[in-house]
Amino acid sequence: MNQPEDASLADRFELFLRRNGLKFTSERNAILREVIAAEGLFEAEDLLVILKGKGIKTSRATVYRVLELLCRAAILRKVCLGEAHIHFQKISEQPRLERMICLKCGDIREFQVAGLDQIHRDICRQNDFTLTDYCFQLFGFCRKCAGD
Amino acid sequence: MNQPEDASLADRFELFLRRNGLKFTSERNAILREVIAAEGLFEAEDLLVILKGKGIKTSRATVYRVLELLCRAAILRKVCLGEAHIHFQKISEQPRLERMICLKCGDIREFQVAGLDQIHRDICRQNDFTLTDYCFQLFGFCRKCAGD
DNA sequence: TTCGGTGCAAACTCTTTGCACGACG
DNA sequence: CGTCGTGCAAAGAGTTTGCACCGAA
Repeated sequence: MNQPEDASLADRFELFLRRNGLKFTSERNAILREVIAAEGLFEAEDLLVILKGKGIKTSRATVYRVLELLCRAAILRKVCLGEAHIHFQKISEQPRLERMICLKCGDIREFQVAGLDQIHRDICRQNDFTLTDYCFQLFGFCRKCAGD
Repeated sequence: MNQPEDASLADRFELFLRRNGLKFTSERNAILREVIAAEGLFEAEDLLVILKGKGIKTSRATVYRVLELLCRAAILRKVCLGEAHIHFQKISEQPRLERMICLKCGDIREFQVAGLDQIHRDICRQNDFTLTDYCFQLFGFCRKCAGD
């Protein structure tokens, strides 16, 4: 479960903090550790529950504050799934997966889109835009739910 | 400003209401009218302010309730712009535009993606998914803001 | 020693809901 | 007439913030 990229994420965070004159506290370390261990999507509350469950003392406020920092450090991405609250996801090196979300049962299925990068490059070049993140999601009905 | 599609939107809403045993009240009519007149993105609060400004008596609760109905009737789409609250947009027949959002100045620029429909079709066929809506957005920095 | 960080609780924003009254079909 | 719709105010969910104390650099 301990992948080579984990260390680089931790390094990236420390570097980010140092560059911005911020401190690497034990709370930030604990939250970073859980974020690295997280698979897929999670929300602030999930993280808080996990931390509490492990007996790590933190507050909701700190979790929100550190999640914001982790986004600024390009370690996490904010994900917007329809109308729900914000979800977070680790930004990893592996090929990125997009999502199709069933509006009826809420099922989320992931898929890869070949050539998406090229489309992005073209659009950004045409518009003089520097891409840092994107959102590609499909909404509709999965096989089970399509037949009402 | 009165386009041919406006009438069809109104018709679609009436049909939707009738089919679901719901009533076409004067409040729903007034909100529909403003929604049809709206250009681009707007939020619930915007709509409420416009209605109040025109001396139309409505409540926040009704606005939220009717916006939900208009989404179910496929007249509006919910749009999720990063971390903000929900925005709405009219679903029109004209070629759909996607958005690039500048994370620094908040500027939103629209563009059209050729071949996106085909990509959607392929993915949906492969996954047995019935598409009703999608999200394609780019986040980053516009020309002005890219140079920090 | 000095700022930045933390926890707590209260505040805030956006949205939803319970209820009694009003009105469309 | 029977529902469904409405307005109001209160409740809810998720998130942010003010403040006093704490701790990394």
